[in-house]
Amino acid sequence: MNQLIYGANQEEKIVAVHPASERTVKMFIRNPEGIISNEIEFFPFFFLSNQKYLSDYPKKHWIKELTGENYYRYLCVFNGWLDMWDAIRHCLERYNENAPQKIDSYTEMPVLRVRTDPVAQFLKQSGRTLFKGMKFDDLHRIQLSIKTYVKHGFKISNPNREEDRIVAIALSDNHGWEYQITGKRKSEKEMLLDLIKVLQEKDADVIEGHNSIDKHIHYLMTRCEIHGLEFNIGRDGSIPHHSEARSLYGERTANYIPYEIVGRHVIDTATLLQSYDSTKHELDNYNLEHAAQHFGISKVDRLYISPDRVSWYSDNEPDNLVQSSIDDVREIRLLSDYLSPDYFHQTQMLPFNYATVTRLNSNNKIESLLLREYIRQKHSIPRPEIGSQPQIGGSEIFYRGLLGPIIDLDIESIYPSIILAHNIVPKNDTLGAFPKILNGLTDHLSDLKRQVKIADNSYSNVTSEATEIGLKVLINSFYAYIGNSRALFNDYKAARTIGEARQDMLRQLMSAITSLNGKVIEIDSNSICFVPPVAVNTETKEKELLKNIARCLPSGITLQMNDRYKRMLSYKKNNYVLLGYDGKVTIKGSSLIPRNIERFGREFITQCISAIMNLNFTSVHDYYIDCNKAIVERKLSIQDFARIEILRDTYDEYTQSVNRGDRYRSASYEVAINSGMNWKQGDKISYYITGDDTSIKGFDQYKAAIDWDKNFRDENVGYYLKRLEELAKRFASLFSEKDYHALFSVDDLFGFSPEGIQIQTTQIKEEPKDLDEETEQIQVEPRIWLDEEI
DNA sequence: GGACTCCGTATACC
DNA sequence: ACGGGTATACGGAGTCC
Repeated sequence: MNQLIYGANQEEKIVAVHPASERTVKMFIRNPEGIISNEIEFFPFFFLSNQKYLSDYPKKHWIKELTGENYYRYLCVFNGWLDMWDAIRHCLERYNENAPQKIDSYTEMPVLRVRTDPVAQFLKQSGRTLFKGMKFDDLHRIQLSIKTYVKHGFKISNPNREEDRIVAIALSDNHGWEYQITGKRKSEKEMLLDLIKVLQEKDADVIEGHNSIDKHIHYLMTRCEIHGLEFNIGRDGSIPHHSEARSLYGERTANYIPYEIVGRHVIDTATLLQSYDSTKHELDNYNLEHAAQHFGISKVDRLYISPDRVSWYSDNEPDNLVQSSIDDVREIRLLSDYLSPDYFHQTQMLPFNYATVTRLNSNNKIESLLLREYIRQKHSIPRPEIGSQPQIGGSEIFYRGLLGPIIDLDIESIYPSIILAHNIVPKNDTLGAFPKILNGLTDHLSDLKRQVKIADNSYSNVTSEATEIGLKVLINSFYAYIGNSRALFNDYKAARTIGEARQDMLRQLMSAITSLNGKVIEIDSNSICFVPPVAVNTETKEKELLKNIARCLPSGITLQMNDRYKRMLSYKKNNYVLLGYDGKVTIKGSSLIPRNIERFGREFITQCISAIMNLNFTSVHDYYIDCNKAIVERKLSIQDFARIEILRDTYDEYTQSVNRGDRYRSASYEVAINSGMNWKQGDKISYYITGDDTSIKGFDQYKAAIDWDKNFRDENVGYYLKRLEELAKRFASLFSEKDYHALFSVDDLFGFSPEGIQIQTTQIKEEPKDLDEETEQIQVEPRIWLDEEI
């Protein structure tokens, strides 16, 4: 087993670790008889650049001088957690004695480096990790959903309000067990007693919920207190508590407060979903209904009850309320079945508790692996190099227009290949751990893929596709780590080397594509979109093509397809539309549909795009006519043409900064003031344009939407017609002038005919051709930039 | 008074 | 605690003609 990846300590079946006292942690270990707990001593520590900051520190401590020349040369070790905090304060005082600028917090103190998470410290210093020798299915996971009553007139249920209460609880687990506690006949106290009993008996390792599970635990705890009950569901009989690290963070307001339950883990599937989607960008929101539909795990005719409707269902249809909660936990389980194996798997490697791993970014994960190795070898660690990441190769667009079919090729994985091929080591990584860890992880990913292949391309109960994606994300982050200003082992020069090598590789890749008669449309930091040659017209042939392209590249680069599409409307950098083989139209970027657009405009553009993607020009023209008519004949409703903006500042903030000349007056605030609106920060204002001057002068022509009267319509028809023209202009670059005017005009004397109308493809930038030719061309004349318009 | 530019700010992408 | 840098758009004011 690779110790750099899994830690040096091979102890298996550790299910959870929690602080037990100032100087001990409790490990919960699964053995054939059940869970046993084990209290072990650990020593809080931090890194220090110079011993002098700890001079005269009265309590017992050890200072170990580390090998090597790196900045943090001393490992300071203490007898207990509070002693360590005392020492941190001691260092802070010492530091401030000579500091040009006094600082308040240890986090700003450059000479000291500490992670204030005792479990992470323990795991790092002992080389242990959780879940070794376990499969994902060995974890006993319970899903929990509660429904809460809201007093009439209020929107959010408040556990401290007398009238609010829990009215339904649903539970399930990964062994197929389901359980419901209804408030139909039971008092809330009886419900809670039942819940506590069940949770204790089931003795699960993980408690899962969707969306602010921590808030639910908080709710349950508060209600328990009110009823004089103890919510003692910890494996040691303790009640949930906030992590020590968090409470010491001070006033920083996090939007969630993670709860710790001793011996167990609290996992929020919405958090998992969010980080899953941070690379995929497939979901619009992270609520359970949307997620379940996205993954196709939603039951037909299943009833979703939003929090503000719970009271109604509780009063009128309590059985449906319970059924809905049961459906909730089923979906949470299925969602977790898919998303959690990734985190389970990473927890086997990383020196953190399971729940912590779900909240960490890639940088912290990578750094934890590096630090664990440096601690093991008792080697000094560097501080971050000052500077910023050199920027290399932004996005490029080569063609505008409608093109297809499309192959979307992953180019992120080029980074790790380059780091390994060039054996890039950050300059302060004296032990060379960085490439070794990266290598270990890529080997591990290959193993994983091999296993999946052997299992006939299906993911077993051990893993899921998300595991592979998660590991890939981590591997692809190694380049970002090197260029990160806060990374201890950062190295901008190395980052530049990698970036330049990647640019070379991309040039080779692009010329390989063009020399095989493909057409590169757009390239961004993550992917290349290109049209394969005509003969490549099936998925199998496309995959074959990728192999041929890879042959033109330096050894060992495998190309991976992100996705394939029927057509793509390339518009501007990072602004495009995709038509999938399932007919789904995806619009990306804010350039086609900008923010603040009126609803009629959004609908008009969306409809036009959809029609354009399907080459249905008659519909494009019809949409234009319809929209034009609706404006002229005053058929639109206020919601269609009103503009909505958020008032971010208070009245005083706005007027004062205008008076000071710090900012200009703006329509939204002027309307709010003129209409006598009494707003709070973050309130929305909806307004429209009145009068008959098509160009707006002053703020008199803005009017609040609530003052609009459908019997005395005064919206500015001329202005909104002009607005429609502006919106249509987005499509001007896609058509010839003649075609454009035929499509987007009402005066078609001879009737509209789609005959002959076509979308123009414009080359915006020259594609890289064969490498040798290209270098010659550059020597003869500089790269030609074609004008965007014809 | 239209067309243009400049600038601040907001948002979405990767 | 942690996604930050970049591309794009819009509104308002100033400037030119």
